Amino acid sequence: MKIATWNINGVKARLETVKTWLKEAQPDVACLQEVKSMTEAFPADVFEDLGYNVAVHGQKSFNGVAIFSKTPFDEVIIGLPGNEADEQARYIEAVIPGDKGIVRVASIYLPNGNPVDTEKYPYKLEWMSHLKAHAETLLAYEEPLVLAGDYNVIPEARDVHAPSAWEGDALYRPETHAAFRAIMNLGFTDALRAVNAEDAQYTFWDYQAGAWPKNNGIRIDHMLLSPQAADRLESCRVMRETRGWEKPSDHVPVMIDLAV
DNA sequence: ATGACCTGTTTAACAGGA
Repeated sequence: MKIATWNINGVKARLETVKTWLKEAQPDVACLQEVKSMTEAFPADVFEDLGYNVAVHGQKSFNGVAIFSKTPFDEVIIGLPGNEADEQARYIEAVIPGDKGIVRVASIYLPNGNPVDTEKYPYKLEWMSHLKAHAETLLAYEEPLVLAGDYNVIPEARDVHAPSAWEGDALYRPETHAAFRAIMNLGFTDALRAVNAEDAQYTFWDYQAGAWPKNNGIRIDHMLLSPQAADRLESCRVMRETRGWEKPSDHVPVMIDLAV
């Protein structure tokens, strides 16, 4: 089963780009972030026409996450359990049947956290703490589990073009790294790093200042695998070529193949 | 060149992103 994650930066602006990608890459499951659409306004029919079942957790203007699946969902959970007071649409989870059993998949849009001297940074750390608590619950199910999304976390120096330029940034601060490691240390595998140890495996390039032609990127889109998913991992690829397409998102998809 | 963008919104400048 091919499972992908992609921050599309607006479903309306990216309609043709996402359709092209779905037709070419043929993911069985696609986790999208920053759809920037209310649930009711989401163009689900466009993707249903391509053979997908569509689950959306949207809001007006900003944020918003979705999961597409070729197979009907067994279950959909809207919002991060245990964080019901959160007004921002940043989490959706679904259980999807595969050939050999189910897989549980979440589409996550973790807060950016900048500027760090505002309430945005504690909000990010608090959100990560809620995610950790829920991840711990899910790991106890001992299922193939994929926590996919835009984490807004640069894990290591090899994941950023100019580490010194990111010191103090919410994506790269020690507190951010500590919170991310606390989640990883529950027992997750970073799918990309399970198959590729090279540096510069970027998933985001700013639209500004020629970041893409200069390859000034960062790796912030991740697929975290439970042990039962990691044991079934067959491949993981960053779909870098999509950043060169017409009307690109500033992020590119990451796609895994799981034997489920 | 210390330059350079993109999206959504109460369609004219903002806010937000990373």
